[in-house]
Amino acid sequence: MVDVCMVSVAKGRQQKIEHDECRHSGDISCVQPSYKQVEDFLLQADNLCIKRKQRFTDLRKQVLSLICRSEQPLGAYALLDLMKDAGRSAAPPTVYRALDFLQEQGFVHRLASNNTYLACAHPQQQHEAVFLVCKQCGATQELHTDGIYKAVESRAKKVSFKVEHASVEVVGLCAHCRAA
Amino acid sequence: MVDVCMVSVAKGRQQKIEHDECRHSGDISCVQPSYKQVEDFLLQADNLCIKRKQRFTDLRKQVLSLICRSEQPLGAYALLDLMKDAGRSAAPPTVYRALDFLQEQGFVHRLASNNTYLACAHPQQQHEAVFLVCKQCGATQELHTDGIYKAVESRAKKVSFKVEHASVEVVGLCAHCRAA
DNA sequence: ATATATAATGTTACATTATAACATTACATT
DNA sequence: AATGTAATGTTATAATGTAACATTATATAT
Repeated sequence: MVDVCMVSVAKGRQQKIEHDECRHSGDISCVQPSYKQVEDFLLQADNLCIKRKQRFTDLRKQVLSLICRSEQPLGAYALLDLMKDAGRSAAPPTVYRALDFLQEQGFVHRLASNNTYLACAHPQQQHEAVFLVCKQCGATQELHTDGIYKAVESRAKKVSFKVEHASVEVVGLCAHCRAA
Repeated sequence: MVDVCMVSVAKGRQQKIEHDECRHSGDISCVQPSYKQVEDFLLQADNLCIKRKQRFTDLRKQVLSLICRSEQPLGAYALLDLMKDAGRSAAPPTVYRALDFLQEQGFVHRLASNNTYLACAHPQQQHEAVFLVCKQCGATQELHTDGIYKAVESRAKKVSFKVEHASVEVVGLCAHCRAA
C-alpha cells in the first residue's frame, strides 16, 4: 500500500501522487479526494489505523466515507441525515464521537467558521492547513503552505505565546463562482 | 478628538498612542483596551458612528462597554447575563443584533473557534487580525501583521480565489500561563 | 474457551448558540 | 404633526453540541 495524496496540479485537473512526491510546496494545491479516489482514501485510513493500533470501525468508516463523497464540507446533522438515508439512524453523540476520532487521526478537519467537517487531503502526517471556503457554492479547498504558519509562529514567538493549533479559514469566492 | 490605539510595547506594558503613530508594524502587539481606556474607546466609537452616520444607541453602547470591560472575550449569553445584572434584561435577538452592528462597524471581532466576541484594538480602520487565544485563561490578544495576510492573499491568488475575509485563530498558551 | 477489563456505541435528556417572524417603539424628515 | 424607516422588544423555535449512564463489542489474560 502506497500513501496517496490528492493534488490539483493545474486549474481543475487532479492527479493522484505518491506520498513521497508530495512536498507541500507552494506550487500545488491539495484538495478533497474526488469520488473515484474515495476507496483509496478509506484504504489509506484503514492502514494508518492498523499502524497506529486504532480501531477503524464500521461507524467511523461510514462517517469518513460520507464526508469524502460530499462535494462540500458537512455539518454533524447533515451527516446524521445521510446516515439515516443509508439505513443507520444515529443520535448526535454517535456522530460527534466519530468525528472526534477522525479529527484525532487527522482524517478530517473541522471548519469553525461554519461548523462543518471535511476530509483531509493529507492524512499521513500532522499538519496545519489553510482553508479557502467559497461563500457561494460552499466548496472548500485545503491549501498547504509553510509560509503562513511560519509567519504565525514567528509573530507568536515575539509575545511568548506557545502555539498549539492555528486555524486559518478564508471566506471568499472560488475561481468557478467568480467566472459565473 | 484623536484616534486612540492601544498597544503593548513590551511585555505586559501598555501604552496609548495616537492613530497616526500606529502603523501596525510587525513590532507592536495590539491588545484589548484596558479598563482605564474604555472611556476613550467608547468615545472613539461614538465619533466614528457620527462620522459614518450610524446610530450608537444605548443598547449598542452598553454591549460594547461590557465587551471592553471584560478580561476575556464574551459569548452572547454571557453578555445577556451581564446586561441582566446591569438591570436591562434582553432576549437573544437583541444582543445578537447589537453584536452584528458592532462587527459591521469594526468595533468588535467574533472568534469562531469559541463563539465569543472581543473589542477590536483598531476600530479606526478595516483590517484583518490574528488572534492568540490562551486555552487556559481564555485571554486573547489581537495581533496585526501584514505578513500573514500577504501570504494568504498570495496563495489564494494562485488558485484564483477572491479573498473576502480571512480569519486566523491560534489556540495555545499565553506567556503568563506558560510561566505558571 | 472463559472471565475480565476496556473501548466503542446506543440512548435519553438537556445545554448552548443562533435566528425567524412579527409587534412595538424611537427617530429622522418633511 | 404625519410619515417612513431604523431599532428594539417578544415569542417561539432552529441548529449545534454535550453530559451521563446503559449496552454491546473487542482485546487480553488466564
